[in-house]
Amino acid sequence: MARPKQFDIDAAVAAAVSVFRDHGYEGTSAQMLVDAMGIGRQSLYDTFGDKWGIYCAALRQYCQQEVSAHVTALADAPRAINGIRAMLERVVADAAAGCMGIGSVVEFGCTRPELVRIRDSFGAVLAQSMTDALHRARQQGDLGADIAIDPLATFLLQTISSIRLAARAGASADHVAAMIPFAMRALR
Amino acid sequence: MARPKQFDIDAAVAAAVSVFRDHGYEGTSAQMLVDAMGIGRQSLYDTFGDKWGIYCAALRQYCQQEVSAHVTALADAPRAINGIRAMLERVVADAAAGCMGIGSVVEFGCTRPELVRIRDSFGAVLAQSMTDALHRARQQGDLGADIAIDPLATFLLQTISSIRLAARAGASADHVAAMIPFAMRALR
DNA sequence: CCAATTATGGAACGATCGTTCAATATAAGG
DNA sequence: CCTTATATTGAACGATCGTTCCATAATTGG
Repeated sequence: MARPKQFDIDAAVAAAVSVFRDHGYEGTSAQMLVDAMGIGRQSLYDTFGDKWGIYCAALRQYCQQEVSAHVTALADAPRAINGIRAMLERVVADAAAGCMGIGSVVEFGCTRPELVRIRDSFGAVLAQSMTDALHRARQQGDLGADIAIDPLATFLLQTISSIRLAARAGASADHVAAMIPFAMRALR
Repeated sequence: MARPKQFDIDAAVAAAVSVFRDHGYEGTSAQMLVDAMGIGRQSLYDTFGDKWGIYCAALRQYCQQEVSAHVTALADAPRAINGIRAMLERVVADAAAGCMGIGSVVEFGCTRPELVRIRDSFGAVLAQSMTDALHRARQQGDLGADIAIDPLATFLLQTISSIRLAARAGASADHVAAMIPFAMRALR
């Protein structure tokens, strides 16, 4: 019935992600998004409504990809404890780029229900995957008997944020990698 | 020779801090600062130069007070391990408000030398205070013999950021307080 | 081929951005 | 008291903000 879109929405959102993770929401202008996404301003507003809509779409895509990568690392290792370590090592490996999840938390806190909903839904998936891994670790004899799984899962996931924050603050890869043994020590 | 300032600069900067820690740099307008600081726009620009000057002054005051509070907690306890715990508990206690240090890291990374200089100089003081505490802990028999002090100091200081980030993301005080035992476990 | 519908690109909107100008008020030194 | 210098106040600056209007191009169903 009508002309189809000439651009790939996912690719455009991916471009928006790379801008937002570097400059945050307020630090990103509509012009920056137009330039980065390579589409016309009107197409942008027709597709996403407004700048906030682009931000939410970007956060969704970012969380989706990030959680998926974490879950893969956690689930792929036969030995769960190795999966956890692999997850943390991956975070160290690409900690150079800013994290949009942390960015949205720092910039908006819990003041925007829409953001809270996005973060919490993906966070629940990730937390479930982590507790699964810890249960497997327990079965495999890699988890101290006196350690509660839920708080430990929280602690390990927060370590991800820790690593990314340190890297954003200028810490070298070696420096942040040195945090992994301390996190892993919490399992013993 | 001339008319003295009618406002307290430190108090004005403190007001700026409370705005910046909630809204970040880009999310804060000059009008918001005028309203919060309770001084005229021109006085503001005469005193601080521009918005960036206010931000730097605010970050300096914030880091100063925050580091001072941490160092006090660390140094006051006769048993160093208790000082470390006290430091973390204080962070949990007022984690509701945003952290301007984290805010500046997330918003600007290492792209602004002036910010890096401020953060690093205060960070060095804090790190020194923490390594001192760990040396005392070792003397007092509270630190595992096989643990290197420098990486552990880094890890414990990053735990502060972890706690604040989790709180900003909506975690309850109980929830974040549950992280403290895991951090303290790293000493054993 | 025509009609209908949507995408696209450019110009422009009012609002707000950070910043400055000009005028007045207020203080201290001679 | 008078001069000088700074603080204060309010209006205004050009630039950029996010957003929309408008005209045109392009594509599909009938």
